[in-house]
Amino acid sequence: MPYFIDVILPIPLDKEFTYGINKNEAAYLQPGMRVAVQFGKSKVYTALVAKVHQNPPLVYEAKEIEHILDETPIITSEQLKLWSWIAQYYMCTKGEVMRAALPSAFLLESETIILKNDQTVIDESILKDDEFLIYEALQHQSLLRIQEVMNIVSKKNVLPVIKRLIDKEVIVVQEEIYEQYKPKIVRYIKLHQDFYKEEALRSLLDTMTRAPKQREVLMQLFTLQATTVKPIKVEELTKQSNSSSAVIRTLIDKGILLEYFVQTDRINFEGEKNAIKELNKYQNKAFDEINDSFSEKEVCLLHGVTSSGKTEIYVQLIEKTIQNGRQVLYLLPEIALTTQLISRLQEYFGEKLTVYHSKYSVNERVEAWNNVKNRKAKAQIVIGARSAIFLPFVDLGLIIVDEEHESTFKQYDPAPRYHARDTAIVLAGLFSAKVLLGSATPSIETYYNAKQGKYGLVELMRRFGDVLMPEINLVDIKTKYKKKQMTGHFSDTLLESIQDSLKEGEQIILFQNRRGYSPVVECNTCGHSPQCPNCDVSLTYHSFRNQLRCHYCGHHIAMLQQCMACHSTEISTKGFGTEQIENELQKLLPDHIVGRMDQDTTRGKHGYEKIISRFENGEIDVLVGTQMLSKGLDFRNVSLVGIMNADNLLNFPDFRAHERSFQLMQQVSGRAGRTKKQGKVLIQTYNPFHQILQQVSVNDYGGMYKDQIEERQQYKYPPFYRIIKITAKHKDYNKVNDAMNWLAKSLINVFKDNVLGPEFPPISRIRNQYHKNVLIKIPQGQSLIKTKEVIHKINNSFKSIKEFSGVRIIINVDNY
DNA sequence: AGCACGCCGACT
DNA sequence: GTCGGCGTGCTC
Repeated sequence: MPYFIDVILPIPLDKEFTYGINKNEAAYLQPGMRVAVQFGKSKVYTALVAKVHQNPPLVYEAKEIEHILDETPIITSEQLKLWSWIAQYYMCTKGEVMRAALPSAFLLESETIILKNDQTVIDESILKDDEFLIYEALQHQSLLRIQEVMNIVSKKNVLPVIKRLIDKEVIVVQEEIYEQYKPKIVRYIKLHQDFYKEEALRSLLDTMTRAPKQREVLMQLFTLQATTVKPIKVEELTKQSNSSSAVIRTLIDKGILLEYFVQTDRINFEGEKNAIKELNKYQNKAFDEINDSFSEKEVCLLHGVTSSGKTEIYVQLIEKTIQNGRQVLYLLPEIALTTQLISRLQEYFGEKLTVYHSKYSVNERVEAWNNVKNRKAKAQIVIGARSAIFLPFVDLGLIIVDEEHESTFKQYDPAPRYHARDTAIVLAGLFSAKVLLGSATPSIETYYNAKQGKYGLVELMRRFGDVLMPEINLVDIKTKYKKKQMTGHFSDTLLESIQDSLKEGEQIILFQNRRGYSPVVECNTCGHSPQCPNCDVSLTYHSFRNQLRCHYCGHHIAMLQQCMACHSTEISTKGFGTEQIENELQKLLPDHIVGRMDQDTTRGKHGYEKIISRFENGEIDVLVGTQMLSKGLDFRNVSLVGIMNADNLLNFPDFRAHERSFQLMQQVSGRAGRTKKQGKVLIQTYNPFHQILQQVSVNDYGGMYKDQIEERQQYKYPPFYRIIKITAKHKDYNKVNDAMNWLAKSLINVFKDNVLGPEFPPISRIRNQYHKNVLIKIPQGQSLIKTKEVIHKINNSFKSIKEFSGVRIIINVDNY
């Protein structure tokens, strides 16, 4: 009886595919191993075995697999379960989950290579120009890649040319598969054992009087050996002796030195370790309460105000877990923004900590993956952004989700559109592990779950070292403008406070949630303002490059000298961003350094760290920035935080806008006064009586929660209703409109009033694609699985309608 | 997703 | 008349 496997392919197809295998392979293969399979006419993919069985497919002939890629499964059964849950819950395919979960080095893909056909003699006269170019190139090199062919004939569609050449038997093509992971090999050096004896060595050195360079290298090698017991890297020796690798090469060739190779890990911690800090009495109480809560509940929320020392509590919990020999996952919203926290944790846990995130090289990620899977000591604690939930944990004991409220935990694009916090809770369930959610401003959903008793709730309302919470004041800029007390975008109150702080030698943070110089440029004569040609937005003026840029598609043009419509030269700007604030303030404070931190200034690998360390070292007095400022930064010397304009946060058209504004302002405020002196926060607004601002100013999380939860209940939003957003996308406005109207109609048929829309979003076109949305609300008690089944069914009938073909449908479960 | 097949406009 | 645009359909 023949054997088969069902495999997952890393493509968005909602099916598993069946391939044939032989008896030996069947005995060898297990779920979680990779195999290479041919899929379609020519492409070879990495597929993951989901099931080994003996049920032949009924309606088609299964292809045989190409070959087996692993000796043992690289995916654990828990991971496969998690993948299934994600695919089911977030309504995507397992292939999409696979693509997101596996380090790209595991996903080898085939590449077409072009070879000369040695079997035939070619009559060059039958070749056309472009064909001849390729033919000629193959006379010089043995093989060509598609990319190279594109360069040779200088066009992108090269497949027809290649096809013609195959027909003329000039070339043949092959699919080349390659493993991307390369172990890191380090080259070491030592003296050849022949010269271990003193006299042999001496006579050797005597013969070398005519080769002073080589002699010098040897002497340096001895010095190095004397100072360290560790083996000596070639790299080290070259550097120490200031010689070239050629000299060392000669010594090796002469048999005086011996080289050898060792495979090493890329991830290594080298640094000092510190003892774990003792907790104060409030932290200790919280720590005990968390442990109590863990004895009955899987999840616990630690609600601790900014600077209350949550990290130390995490550290204690981590220590406890690893002492029991279990693994810990520490999730952070964005790894790049939290270098400070990572180095603190490294000081405590040193080599037991692995950092995992998307900016690591593919090789580093494979190593981290293998270390976690093999339960290596160095991967007992993994700290990472959302994708770290996909690591192959073996015995997970604890997951910490820090800054639990952060919306970056939700992946927006591409699928799987998962929420790492919620997925982490499912992951923990697979291991009976505990989850600690930590935040100074918990999300409404989480706080609700805690209040309902679904999660444990531990509160820590005192700042570490009894530092006072900052004093928060609202500045009414409407009256300030009337009374002419504004200088540019600064109220007199804010400016005076800035001056005071600077006099004291303290630092200041200014928050403006918009980058660039000004978001709109307008002609004074005709009112025309330049728009992005690809998106439905005005172009933002960036004075630094003197450009107009689109923040959605990156389109940019030089700043206009005159209006495009009426050629008037009187052009003004409307609204303001970080760049303008920076410029204005620098002019007002010529003796101080004003810095800026936003996407534009933190480009490059270390751009972010550079600005942070410049600020930390006091090279910058005032730091102007966007959202980025709110994320876990810990500056000792900041006494004043200014929020330039609170209103554009609050007026965002989203049911979470108020919650988010509260969180953001609270988090930014938390940057002030982290030492003994009480910090000060000034919030400029046109509407100082806004409920949220009032609540921010008195630090009233409870009040905010109470208001928001009432609104959510009244308007049927989470946590009372679950939501699924469906978006249709296409370059043709009418097509999207018709398609989405059809889809919405079918949905309304089933879900009635619980369908919101269809509606064009405020920015209805991005990158030349029109969008139209509907929102489905799912009341408590309505089966999620059945609801999703219905949506799938409607989506399938939608797909079979010819006139809507090409319209992309995006389903976003628990849309954020 | 890729990739092949097939049908229509704009160029030698 | 051909080249190449992308709409359509299928992949074990």
